[in-house]
Amino acid sequence: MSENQETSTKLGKTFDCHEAEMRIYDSWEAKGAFKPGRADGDPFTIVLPPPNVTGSLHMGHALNHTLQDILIRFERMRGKDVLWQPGMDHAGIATQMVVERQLDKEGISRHDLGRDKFIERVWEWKEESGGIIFNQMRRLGQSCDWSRQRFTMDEGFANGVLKVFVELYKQDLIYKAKRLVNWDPKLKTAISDLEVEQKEVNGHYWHFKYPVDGEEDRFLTVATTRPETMLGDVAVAVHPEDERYQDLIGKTLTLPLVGRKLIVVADEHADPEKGSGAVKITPAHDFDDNMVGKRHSLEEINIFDDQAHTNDNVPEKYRGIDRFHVRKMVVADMDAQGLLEKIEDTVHTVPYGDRSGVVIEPWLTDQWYVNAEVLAKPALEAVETGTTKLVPKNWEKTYYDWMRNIEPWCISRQLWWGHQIPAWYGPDGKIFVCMTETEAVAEALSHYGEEKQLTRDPDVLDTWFSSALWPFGTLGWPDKTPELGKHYGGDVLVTGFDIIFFWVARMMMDGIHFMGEIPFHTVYVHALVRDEHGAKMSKSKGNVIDPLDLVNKFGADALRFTLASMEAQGRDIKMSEKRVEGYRNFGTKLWNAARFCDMNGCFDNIDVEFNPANVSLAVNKWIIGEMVKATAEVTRALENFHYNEATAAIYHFTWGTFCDWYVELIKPQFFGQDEQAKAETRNTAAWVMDQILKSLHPFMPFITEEIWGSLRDDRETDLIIAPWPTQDATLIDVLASQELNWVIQLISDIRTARAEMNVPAGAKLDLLVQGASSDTEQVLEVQGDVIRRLARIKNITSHDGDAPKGAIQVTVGEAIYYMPLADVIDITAEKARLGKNLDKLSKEIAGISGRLNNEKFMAKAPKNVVEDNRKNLELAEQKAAKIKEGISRLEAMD
RNA sequence: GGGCGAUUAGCUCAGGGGUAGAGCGCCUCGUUGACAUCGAGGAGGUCACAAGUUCAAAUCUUGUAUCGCCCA
Repeated sequence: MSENQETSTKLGKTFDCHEAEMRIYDSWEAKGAFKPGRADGDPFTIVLPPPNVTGSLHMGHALNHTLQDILIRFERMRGKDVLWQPGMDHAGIATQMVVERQLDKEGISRHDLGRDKFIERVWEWKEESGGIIFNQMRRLGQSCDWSRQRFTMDEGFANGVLKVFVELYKQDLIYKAKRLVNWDPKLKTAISDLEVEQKEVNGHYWHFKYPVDGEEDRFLTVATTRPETMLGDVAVAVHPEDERYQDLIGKTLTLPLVGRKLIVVADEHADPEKGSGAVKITPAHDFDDNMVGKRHSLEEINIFDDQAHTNDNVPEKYRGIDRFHVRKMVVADMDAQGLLEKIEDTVHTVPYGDRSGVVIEPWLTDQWYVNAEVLAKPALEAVETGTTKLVPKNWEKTYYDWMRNIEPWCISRQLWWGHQIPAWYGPDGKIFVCMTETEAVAEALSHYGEEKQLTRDPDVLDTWFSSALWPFGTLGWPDKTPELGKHYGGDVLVTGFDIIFFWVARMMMDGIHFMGEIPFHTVYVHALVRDEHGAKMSKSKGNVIDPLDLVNKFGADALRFTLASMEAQGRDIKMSEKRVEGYRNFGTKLWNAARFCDMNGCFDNIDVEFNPANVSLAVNKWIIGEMVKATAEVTRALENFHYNEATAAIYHFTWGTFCDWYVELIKPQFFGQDEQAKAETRNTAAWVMDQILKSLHPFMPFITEEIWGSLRDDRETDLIIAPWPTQDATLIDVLASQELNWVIQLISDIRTARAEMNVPAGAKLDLLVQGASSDTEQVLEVQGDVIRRLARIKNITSHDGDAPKGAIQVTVGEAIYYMPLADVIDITAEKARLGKNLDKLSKEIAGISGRLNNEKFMAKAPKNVVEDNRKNLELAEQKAAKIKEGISRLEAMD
């Protein structure tokens, strides 16, 4: 092949994602493409769920971020003033553990360093190693405004966190109380429900006999999975309607080993079906028992210290011992006294700390609480009234269930790394909650009338407490910044369902409370990414797929497109590398289509006046119409968060319509001499290519930007801010669409017949047309070149009279198309082929006529359905008749 | 125990009252002037089961089975 001018191209053989991705990304960033500030655009705002400062990008992030970036790029191209606000949270426990582990290697503890020095070390660690995830996000192509990135511990943001605390306190919405919390005895801090993992484990039910006071030899048997807690028992509960124990209610028992008197209370918590029906009550060490205790005003006896060793509230023998060892001692001693009735095997759930891996202890401590019930009310209403919508809608039920049964929110943590609670205590325990120590001192002075020593509460706030103000804190609140004015009251929050309670609900609460307005009108809840067998990815299972490995292997575009295409609402995603590979291939296909257009001069001497409404050739009218349909579908799908439908629409148009048909259909023109037609087609191809690049850009930003920039050097803007393509329905031409669909049908049918009859792919056949209408003849004339080329036909001629000898036949519409073979055809094979076609048609005809002969169908089915059936029947019968003719013709030849 | 969801081609999954779809895999053919990371063609499914509603059910209802996830 000679390298002439016609075959030169500005594009290389394939898209080199390794070379291009970071170059393109840096160029966008350098040009400020990610920044908001389009004065003429409506705001469109998304806050990035802040990843953990210790974190690195996993598949869940990749999905979550891709879905956001698609929306962001889509709306940016639609002309909105787009802000995608990135940042990180400080991850109290996780970060503190990372740094403590470092210290451990140096042989020191945080206590050796002291609080201030330790926090300095955390900051040092953060500067060096924190936030690697941001660079990983860049590799995904995320168009966040990095210049605005926030960290929950940054001074400004932290100030906002304290302000929220102080204000809520002054409004009596934050208080201090002694309640049961999930206590981690290893980390020695309260943790949230989210950080507790319920695990099913094999355990035992120990049945203990408690002697009834005043009745010799009478015992009440209780069963427990945690014998050691009996040292803190204060009562035994039985069901109020349990006939066995009516006489015992109100009486007392003596707690073995301890000697304490236990009261027998009637409470529905006791399940008559379970064990003996009597249950021991330890209000200080069990959440259910605590409720029972509250109902019956029982004493709460705390038997553990902060590392779950027994304290002085137990008999001397058992003091200062680890909980699991105490368990053994209690069981042995009960047994020795003949009070151990039996031991049963059981499977029960045990709470484990997800960071420490140790069993969590319900423990009574002084903690700070938010009165979440009050804050939840308007947040609940916002969803009930539809001001904020959850998509898919079924998550609203989950949200309601939680919000309607909301518990006080424990916000204090016994850590050093975090926002230290702005509460100071006077010598008498009087609390002063202020923004600064200076203010606290001043308040104390006016309270006491003299200067007193104040001590600050050593605890810090739950990380979620700070991320709850993410939607406004990141915009500069409490300062009234212009960004806050324009971008608060954001648009969409994209998140996984696992943090609806811990984060979404709390942002709703704080947002409405402090800003008087919801933080977002839509919460899009997406799926979980699983491995290809459907198992949750986890480090311990070793089935984690690193998204960056896939980026390295197939490019960011391919990974993004895969994630979007698998994001169907309400279903989990099973990640498979094959799929990513397939979409990498799709990128290559697009690349080559662009090369083809370029080689044929589509991007030289561009007609800047080109108007797709004015094209004259049917093939061009058709592809323009199909393009508009595809773009409209992408747009509609994205507006409704149907990511999989959006990707399917652009994929099928690009590959199945543009590459498979349009490019093939226009080749005769490009290789022919009609310069006027060629010019129109070049312009059309260039126009369509631009529309494809635009429609595809939110999903595959890199390759589309690279093609966009390479093909022409007169682009007004980068693709990232180019206007979203037209969806002007008047560009859809019905006649052109019919004509091209007919051409495609004819070519496909001929190809099928050839392949089934084993006609060599290279052989060119004649096409004899019988019974064509004048319309069809005209189309055959106009489209003759492409039909000959794509169906491998030598000549197209009309044919009258008897069927030609030794020919295979296809039927499209009203005409029959014969293709005589040079050699005698295999009559048996052709008969079998036609017979198979006829079978199919017969089934269809039977089905349709059955319906049309059904009176009820005719009476009740909508008119258009009946009409469609009639039309289909007619077409099928017409075709069947022609095939029958063909079969009998062949039979006559036998 | 309660709630949510799933069950559709060999695999992974879309679809959602009016003739069953995609990608991958498989089979046949093909180096036709964008592309073998490709092209042309093909095989393959009583849409888990049962009953009901309907002119019409893969789709709606109810129940059953199996499997997930969340909560207690």
